[in-house]
Amino acid sequence: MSERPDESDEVARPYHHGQLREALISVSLQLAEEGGPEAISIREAARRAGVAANAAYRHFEDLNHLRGEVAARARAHLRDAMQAELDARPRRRTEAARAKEQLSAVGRGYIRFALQSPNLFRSAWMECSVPDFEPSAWSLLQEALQECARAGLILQGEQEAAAAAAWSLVHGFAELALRGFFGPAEEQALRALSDKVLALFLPAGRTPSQPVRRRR
Amino acid sequence: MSERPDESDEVARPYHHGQLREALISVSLQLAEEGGPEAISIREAARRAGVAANAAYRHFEDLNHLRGEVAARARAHLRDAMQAELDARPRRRTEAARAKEQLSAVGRGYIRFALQSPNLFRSAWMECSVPDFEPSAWSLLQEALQECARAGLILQGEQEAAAAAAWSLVHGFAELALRGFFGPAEEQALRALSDKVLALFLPAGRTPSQPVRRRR
DNA sequence: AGCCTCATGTTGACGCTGTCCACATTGCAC
DNA sequence: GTGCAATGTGGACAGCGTCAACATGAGGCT
Repeated sequence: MSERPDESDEVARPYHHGQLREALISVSLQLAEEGGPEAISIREAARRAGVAANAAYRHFEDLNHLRGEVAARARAHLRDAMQAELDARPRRRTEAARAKEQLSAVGRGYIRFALQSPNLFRSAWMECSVPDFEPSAWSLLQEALQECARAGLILQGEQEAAAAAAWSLVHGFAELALRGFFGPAEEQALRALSDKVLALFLPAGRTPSQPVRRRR
Repeated sequence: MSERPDESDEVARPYHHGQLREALISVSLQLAEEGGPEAISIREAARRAGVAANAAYRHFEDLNHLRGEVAARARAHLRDAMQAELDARPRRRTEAARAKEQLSAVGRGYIRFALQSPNLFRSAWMECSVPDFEPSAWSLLQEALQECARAGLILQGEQEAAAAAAWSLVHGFAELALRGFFGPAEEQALRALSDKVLALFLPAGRTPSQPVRRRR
């Protein structure tokens, strides 16, 4: 939560603070956590950092650039959550099952983070009009998809579309769930629903012995 | 575009305007169209409606409530776009093919609208903290899904999950595409990609003679 | 050492915003 | 016609992002 001490101490601030940029970002991240992305404010951040508002402009061109930094931090947290889910996933025997597990763990992590830290999640993808957007978190999903392709769960020609679909599905679910479109946010029910949704996505990769759904 | 004349005329405004609420909403919708959701402003809307800023407060409790109205309008436009795509869809012979076409038309309409009117699309789902959110546009998707279920394309137990997945996929794709995650916004390429993504979603409903993708 | 320069932080101001208050005007019901 | 409730106006306040001018201190140069 707090990496920097010397935030509430009244030991007579040093002349030049020394870590202002870092402090502003971390305080702004806190603001976002508490009140959502639009709670980020240069003046409030400076206030909490114990500094005049305009000092921020020595470190950020713009409010949008500060928001960009915050978004990057939030995305890093998202990535950590996904990685944690990856680390905790059950080990499978076959390559296909392993790949499928990897993909679904990534999706679970993504959605879980969105449900547990909605403000951070929203901040991760907030509009900040500074095209700083190396997707970072997406790379985990990308890797999982490559694993699936390697295991033959995804056809060659479908690879690009499958990637887009996976991103879309996971991101869309998170967004809609946060907005309450899948019923009032009962964490448990949403988790269950998300699992079913993720399971739907890779029917061809179902664990052996269970037939692929089919009609007609 | 413009339903109300008497906006630029200088014929000496009537004493009480008479249609202020409507005028404010439509002007705000225009603001959103031009500059995105966050361009909506009570003062600017009032200005364009030729009225003092505070007059707006006789018709909207709050900026957020105005934004809510705008969002509802935007969603109506979205629904129209989806309906248009539905009306223009090719007619199929079999019930299954028809249902699948219906579902994919709905998805196409949704994504097409997002790509063609990004600002309106964003406005349709913008945060406005007034839980006015009858999803309206979603009902078309819901109907299409029921049709699919009736045609046996969706198993009984999977219905809820399939609905969530369809919503998520379509919405997520629109969001990510607008953010430029699928490459710089070349309308054409994005359309093609979205078609592939949608096709991926209902593999069991593929047009006859084309085998369901499968491995292992 | 001493100076000078540049980075950093401060003060004050401007225009914009949402919103509240008190007041003016008007349409409508009686 | 009178009065009331609805509607529009004007002025004010606090908060915001941002700019320009100024102050302060750290570090390199001689």
